[in-house]
Amino acid sequence: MPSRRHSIADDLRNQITAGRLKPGERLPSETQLAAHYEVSTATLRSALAVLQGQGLVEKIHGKGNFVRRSLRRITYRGGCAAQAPQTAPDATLRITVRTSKVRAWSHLTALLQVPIGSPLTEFHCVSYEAKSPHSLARIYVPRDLAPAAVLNEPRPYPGAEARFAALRPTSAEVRETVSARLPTPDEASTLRISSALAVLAITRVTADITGRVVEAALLVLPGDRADVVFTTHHVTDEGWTER
Amino acid sequence: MPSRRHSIADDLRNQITAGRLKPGERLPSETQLAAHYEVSTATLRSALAVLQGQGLVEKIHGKGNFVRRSLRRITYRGGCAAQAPQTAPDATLRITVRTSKVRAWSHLTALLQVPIGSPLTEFHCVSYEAKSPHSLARIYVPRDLAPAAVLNEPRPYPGAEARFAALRPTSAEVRETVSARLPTPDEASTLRISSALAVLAITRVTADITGRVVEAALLVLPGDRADVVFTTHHVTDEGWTER
DNA sequence: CAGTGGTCTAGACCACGCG
DNA sequence: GCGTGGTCTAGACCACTGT
Repeated sequence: MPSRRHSIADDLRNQITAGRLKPGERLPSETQLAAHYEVSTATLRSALAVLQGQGLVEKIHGKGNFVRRSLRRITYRGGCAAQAPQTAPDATLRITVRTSKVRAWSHLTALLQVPIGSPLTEFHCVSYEAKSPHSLARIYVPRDLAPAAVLNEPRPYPGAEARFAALRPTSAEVRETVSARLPTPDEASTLRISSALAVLAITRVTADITGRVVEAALLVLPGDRADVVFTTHHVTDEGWTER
Repeated sequence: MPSRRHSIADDLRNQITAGRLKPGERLPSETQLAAHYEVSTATLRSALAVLQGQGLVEKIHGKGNFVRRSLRRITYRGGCAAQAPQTAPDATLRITVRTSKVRAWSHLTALLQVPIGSPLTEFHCVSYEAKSPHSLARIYVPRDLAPAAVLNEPRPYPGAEARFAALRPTSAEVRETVSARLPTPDEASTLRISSALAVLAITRVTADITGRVVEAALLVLPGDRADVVFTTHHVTDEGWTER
């Protein structure tokens, strides 16, 4: 026996996919929907939570629940292998970059392999696709590695794929760690997602040929509509190191 | 002003990290905790949901809430680049494999680039770390590519890193797509996670040198304790193709 | 069976967005 | 100010786990 919230979620989902509720449209208020389905508001809200988790509905406090406009998924291409910029043109993408000087603290010291208190440059990037928040990136570079020319450059970040590697031909190794976690309250409000909706968090550490870490990037993508893609090409006559 | 559920979650988290609540230990019942914090059971449950999302607490219906035993994170290494097997020895890992013959349907036909109804071999793998579910994999191979010798092999899968590539030196390209989503009810019960906790879903498609897809793997890792790591090495004197 | 978590109710009051 | 969602209450009843 399906639970009440799931039957309601299924019904609303059908209405969305069938087009009876159109992208961008506002759903009836939670009170109205609760009355319509003859459930309490708490139950109805839990049904909407299911749809939020699937990226079909966006809640905006004080305004209502909306059918998500862009069903297009965000694709982050990892690996930095010889890679053309994003195949789909993201001309509509707008980026804000805030640059600040910070000091290395806690886990940043481990990522960048620098002492506590080392001077860093922080790039705080938020991208928008038609006013809708799209992704968030915090990029840290040891300050002695960030010339002014690069400082004022719009930073590369997922989605606007002017790869950082192209600017820094010395980079030799990129390690990207992907995990899912709940957003911080900060991230939730920046990306306009529920704080109960997981984000895809990518930690990207770039080292140069000497092994020195030249960049650490903390990327956050909304988990309901983001994919991370890695393509690996194998040289077939290459031997495999076992153990 | 922090919400009640977050203060409670913070308090319990402190008790766990401080060791006053030990790994594997059962927390007081939700009724008792609600009485202790002087909140309703609903509020207390939402506080526990925060801790579940952070992988600190595991709920078991009919038994209670438990401090998660293994704080060790699951690491899936992607890329299949010349890679040593998992650095940390996973000797305690137990795998169950169920093999069955299926027919390609819906999105599997797209992944494997085969017609609808093509004969496939499905490997349904679940790994356990000391009775605790660890990861889940469903691997599909076109049946004409799965010789009997490979069929009876314990399958490679995230965590038990006998890489598939080692068995199939003809594979030339691996594309791995990582996303976060809510688990199906099926996956939630198999991995013993809340159906509200996101999973890391990895779709891995392996092609041989001719471009033929030889394997599609759908991997599911519990989002509260899994990381996906990709390491990319660049040949420094290699040119970057721009566009 | 008793005890646990899972679902749900019918409210109350607070915080946000907009006119 | 009004309507929206956000948080919370004090219960009820159901489903699962063990004895």
